[in-house]
Amino acid sequence: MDERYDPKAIEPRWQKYWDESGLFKVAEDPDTPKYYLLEMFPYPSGKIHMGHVRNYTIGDVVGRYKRMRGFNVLHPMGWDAFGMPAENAAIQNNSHPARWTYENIDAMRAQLKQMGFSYDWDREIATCHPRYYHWEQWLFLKMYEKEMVYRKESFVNWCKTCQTVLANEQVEQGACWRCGKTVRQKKLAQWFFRITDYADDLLEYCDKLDGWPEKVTTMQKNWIGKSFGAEIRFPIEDSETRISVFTTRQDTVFGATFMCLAPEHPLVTELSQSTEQESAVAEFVDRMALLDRSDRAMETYEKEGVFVGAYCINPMSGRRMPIYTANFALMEYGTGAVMSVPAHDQRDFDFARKYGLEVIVVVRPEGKPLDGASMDEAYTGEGVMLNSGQFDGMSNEDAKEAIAAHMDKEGIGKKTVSYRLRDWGISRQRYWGAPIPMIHCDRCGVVPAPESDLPIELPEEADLLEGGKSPLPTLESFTRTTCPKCGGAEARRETDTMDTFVESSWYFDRYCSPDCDTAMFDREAVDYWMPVDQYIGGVEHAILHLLYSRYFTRVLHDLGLIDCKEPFTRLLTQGMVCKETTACPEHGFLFPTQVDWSEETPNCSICRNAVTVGRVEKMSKSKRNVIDPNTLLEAYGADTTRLFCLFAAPPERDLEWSEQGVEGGYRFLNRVWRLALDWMEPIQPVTAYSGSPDALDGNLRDLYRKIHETIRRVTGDIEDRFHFNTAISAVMELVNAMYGIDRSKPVEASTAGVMRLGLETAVLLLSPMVPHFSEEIWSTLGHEKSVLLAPWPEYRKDALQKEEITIVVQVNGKLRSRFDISADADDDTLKETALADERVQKFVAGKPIRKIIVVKKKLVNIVV
RNA sequence: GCCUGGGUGGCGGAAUAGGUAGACGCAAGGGACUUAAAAUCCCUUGGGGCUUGUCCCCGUGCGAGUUCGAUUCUCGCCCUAGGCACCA
Repeated sequence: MDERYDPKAIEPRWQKYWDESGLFKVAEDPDTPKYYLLEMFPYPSGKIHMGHVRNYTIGDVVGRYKRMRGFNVLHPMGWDAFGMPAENAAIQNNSHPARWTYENIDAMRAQLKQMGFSYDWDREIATCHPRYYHWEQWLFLKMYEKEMVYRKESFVNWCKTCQTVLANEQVEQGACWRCGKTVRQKKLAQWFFRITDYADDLLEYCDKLDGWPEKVTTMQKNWIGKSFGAEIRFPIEDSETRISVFTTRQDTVFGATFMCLAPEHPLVTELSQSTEQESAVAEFVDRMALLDRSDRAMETYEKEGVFVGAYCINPMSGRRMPIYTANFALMEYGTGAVMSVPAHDQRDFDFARKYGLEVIVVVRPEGKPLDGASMDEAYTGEGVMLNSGQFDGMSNEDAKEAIAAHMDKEGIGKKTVSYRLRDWGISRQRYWGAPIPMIHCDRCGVVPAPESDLPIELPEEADLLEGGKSPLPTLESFTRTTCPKCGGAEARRETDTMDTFVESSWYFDRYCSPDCDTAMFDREAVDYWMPVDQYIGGVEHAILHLLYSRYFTRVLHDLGLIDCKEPFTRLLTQGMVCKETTACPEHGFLFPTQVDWSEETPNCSICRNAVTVGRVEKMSKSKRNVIDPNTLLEAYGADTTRLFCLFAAPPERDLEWSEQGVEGGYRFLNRVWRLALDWMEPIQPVTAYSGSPDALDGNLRDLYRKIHETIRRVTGDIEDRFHFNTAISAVMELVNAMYGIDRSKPVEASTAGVMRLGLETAVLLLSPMVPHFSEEIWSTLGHEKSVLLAPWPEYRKDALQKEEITIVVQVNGKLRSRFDISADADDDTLKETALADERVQKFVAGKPIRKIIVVKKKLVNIVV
């Protein structure tokens, strides 16, 4: 231990020690309780950012803490390595995505090591490696066998910029989640995973995930979007065909006066054929297909439609209903057809008024009349049925049941449910992904590749094309194969690759046995480690990745490959790392270095205009408010960087960047360092005091209590809540208390013993958060083994006890006085002492005492 | 519109089963050390009032309520962040 705290000198040394001693390498051990700790693995973009630093620091504290508590901790790290940035960068640099990716991985691994994270690096995986995606392809074949995956021609979300299909989950407000450009509909043959088969199960278990933030489970529930209603079939006039609709308001079926079909609905063209509406319909359908998805999705978007030239019959009322195709009917939801009840649905109402369609009221609010001709908005509330034949007079809630039962009996319709969740389209027309192991044969159609061909490797020699178009379809060495079924000469490999979210849906299983080359994973290993006990990552994955992973775990479970059904027992979603933005009216967002802060009003160093200091926002390149963790590492070292992330805010909240905050953390570590140096000489020969508190007195007794109180607080903060900020502040208090012990006098043995205990305790409690720093002091204190191998400290109950405690006195609930009294004084003594207090007397004097409330060891409240 | 969080000093944030609001840190101010600065150490710091006291009044987004007592529980509002959204 040097005179000066120098992170640059000590950090590499301990990192080397951890590496060489293999402290973080783990194996299955049935005799030790396991703890599988996982943070969301990064995309190898090139260098780590503050979000990673925060995420992995939180995880590392938990991992080191659990290890000290005696758990067998699995804490792996790897790379979500397929994806488009690699392709784009490769095109730009005239390089190859694989090279770019592996170089980035090397750079980022080095950075993570510099942070001192406790990973078992032997288990590192990269999803772009054939050894990994081999088993993804294998699983695809298993799923194909069980009909969990299928191919279908359908309208898909197409991003022109990225030249690929997007899943519904990847479309945000009508735009591509990655590039932000408008997404259009395109008809393509795609591979789908039947996630909707699991909709109910995924939904049901949302309420059983006690260790998940409610926020996330509600988001998933909303995404699955289960609605209860009925399916009703409307016969088409002069036809055998019937139109099926889904509705949640079957009670209003008598009020249905027209029908709306989505423009993509197959019946639209069929029904309009050779009617005088044909051309008008065709024109409308074409126009809709070209529209931006975002525009069409706007609620405020003008409702419009075209009569298709045919009618259907309301099976309940017998009414003849014109059939329209309308822009507000969505092919993706329900059956793509809407029975329109203008009196009780606002959209239908708007549409009916626009095209002069009839409005019939069938539910009336209690005690009020309602007239279809004169009403100016739809009535969507509850009420009494009318104009509904035998159901008149019922409450509409009762009618929902009654009408559904009636329709069921008559074969008109039945109760059913509908989901918002769609099947997961996984085909991507990109190069840098796992090839889908299927073969197209002219004779046999689509045929699965034989298992013995796996892995179907991505050809490395491919030249990437400008614009991002996949080179695979033109690469004959890849596409040409023979049909495994008929053996014919001509067959082509599928050239689509899988969505990268497929890789991240099972990587946590692979970590259990990353080197297994005979199966996806070793059964024993996966059964020992899974499920993940604690998962940590950003909320931005609340739906996408977390829902897919839950789905995949169910698939693996149902294929008999794994025991558990839910992958993540506890989930922590950490907040974002934010910083204020600065913008110049002329030059837009500025880097902090482009701002001259020395003047009274900060100004732009380019044009001297005053800059506006904007809102605190998530660090992002476009806002130019990012702090590179490297600069922190350079200036302060890993421990200060970690400490800042932990101290500035509790993990689930957003963290605001503060230069002074970092400085403060560094100052604290220096303070502890100096304390240790100052006392090292007297405490080195003694052992930590472990006797009874009764043998101590005065300051020493107080410090002894403080030490044990700190153990209690820190342990509770970490164990129950992951509130590292309060854990750190508790240790700060302890350190402050130790500074209160006089060092100038010759040090007595008892003082040295308690000081040693205090110092060792502070170091142990801090060790998960600032590991290098702690190891350094710990070893100087004479310990030969790593601080990680020391058991987590336990507090003594008898040390916490106080002989004298402070009792607060309130009069009518207001604080008026306080006094110190023996801790075991009884209620009557407390009352008497409180009443005798002269400050209390001022407020009580002369007034009748109504009641006295005594709270043990805390307060006395006198009510007058 | 619907669903989730969150509103506490100049700032980040404490208050774990309704019981001393503002722990800890930052910033600010004062002092000590120093020729000086940095670093360090000590003190003050929610607002207001005066009779400077272990004083009084106000204070946790706003308005009610429950309670001896509410940052904490209930109801109604306002603001804010995030998610979903023409979902039939």
